[in-house]
Amino acid sequence: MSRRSGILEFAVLGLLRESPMHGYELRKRLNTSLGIFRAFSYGTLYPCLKTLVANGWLIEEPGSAPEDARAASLAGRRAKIVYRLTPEGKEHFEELLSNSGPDSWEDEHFAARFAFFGQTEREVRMRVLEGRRSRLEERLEKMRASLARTRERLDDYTLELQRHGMESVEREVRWLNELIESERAGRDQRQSPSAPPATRKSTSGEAGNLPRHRDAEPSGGTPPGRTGPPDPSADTAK
Amino acid sequence: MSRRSGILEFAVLGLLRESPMHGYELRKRLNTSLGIFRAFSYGTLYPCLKTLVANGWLIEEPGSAPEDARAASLAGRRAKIVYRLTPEGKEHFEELLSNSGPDSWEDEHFAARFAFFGQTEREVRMRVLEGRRSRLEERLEKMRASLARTRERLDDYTLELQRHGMESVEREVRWLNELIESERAGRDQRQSPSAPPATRKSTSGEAGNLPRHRDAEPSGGTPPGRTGPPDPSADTAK
DNA sequence: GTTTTCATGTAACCCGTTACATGATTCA
DNA sequence: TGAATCATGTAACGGGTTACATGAAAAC
Repeated sequence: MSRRSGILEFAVLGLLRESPMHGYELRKRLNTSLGIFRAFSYGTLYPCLKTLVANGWLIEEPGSAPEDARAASLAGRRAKIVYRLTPEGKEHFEELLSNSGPDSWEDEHFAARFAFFGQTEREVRMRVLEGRRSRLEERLEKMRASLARTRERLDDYTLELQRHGMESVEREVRWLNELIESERAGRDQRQSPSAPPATRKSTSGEAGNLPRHRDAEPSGGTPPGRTGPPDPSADTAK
Repeated sequence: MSRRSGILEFAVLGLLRESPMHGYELRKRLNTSLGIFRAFSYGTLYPCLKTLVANGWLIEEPGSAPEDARAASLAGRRAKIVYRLTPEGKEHFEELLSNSGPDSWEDEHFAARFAFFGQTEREVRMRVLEGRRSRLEERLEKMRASLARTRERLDDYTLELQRHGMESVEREVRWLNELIESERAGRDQRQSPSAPPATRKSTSGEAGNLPRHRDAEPSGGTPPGRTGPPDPSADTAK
């Protein structure tokens, strides 16, 4: 496994960059707002936060006094712990943001990266998007090949399953195409017909250059869809 | 985790029902033809086979003599081991096939079930399909709700991610609708316009009653798409 | 003749979850 | 006052992969 926890670290850093938070809230954001990743349990989150603190990327602050600002010397007080990004943490996150290597093409990793595109530089966004697309295209190639080989042995349902699977991937490729086009259009700052100025709130400073979709009905929970098997195969031998 | 290995067992039994095979080949089929599941490694597969043998569902047979039919008493011979389904195994598989409970609505589980629809009774197929659909609709509901809550705080990219995710789920629901319709149409045996007699090979004895798609370009690798987080949350506190 | 692919196995390890423990705050 | 939610933590367990060991058959 390619360090799923790396995704957690990344996302935590990214969320905390926006504002300090305590663990519980962090987890909620991870599962809902960013709905992207299949949820992490506290058993993963809290230790992870500890690590980040140990690395000097976060500091723990006593939470904004639960109950009220208690002056009493309640030593064993189990207060909310608010985590805040340190300058080093910010720097580290920026470094993570800037890399657009093969890892960032992977399903869950990609989703996490995309979620923070608002804070990512345009060129990096492009590379990530294009990388993701090429990754999916490879996948499609494999699917087509494998299908060509086995096609006639398969029954209708199996075939239909494959067909639907492939269609999903193709659909994501088209989605990426749109995004890439928008990014490109947005690059020369003037607003092209396909990329009118942002109508939705833009957290980042960037212009709104996403493709238009029928505006009601945005969505809410899934990554571009775990699609192909990460294939632990590639064979054990050698 | 809801016993991912249960899926393996099911798929192994299902594949072996069609014909005896050895482990290596089994694994290939699991990753390509059925391309569905994110691949299992040998470290998982072989022990699993052992278990199935121990349960009396499979028997190991010396493979069709590697090299040539060797009569010599090579005791330490590392031959291919071909696994064959026992009558009990077949019975067990049929039992698994017949259950259409909530488990079978889940992402990977569903994909596995669908892959063996050719050997599944129509009523069961219907229940599985409908269950899956309701599961996805729940998911959509949650997504919509969570989105409604957080919408304005989100930036364009996050929103776009959510939108795309939701759209994927909606798309799968439509797919299921088509399938369900076809099943229903197929039930009264005469061939409706939407369900002409099978043109593709049908392994099962059933009539070809799948929805028609532009026929070239079936697909090849992915489950209906890991969509929503299984949500280990539901909160730890009871 | 050597590399690839086929083929079977196992033990160590890693990651993440489950289950539990604890306690404060808010709501009915 | 008791239930639900907020909130933090940890130890044990489990499932699955990685890496390794081994060797035959086929391809080059």
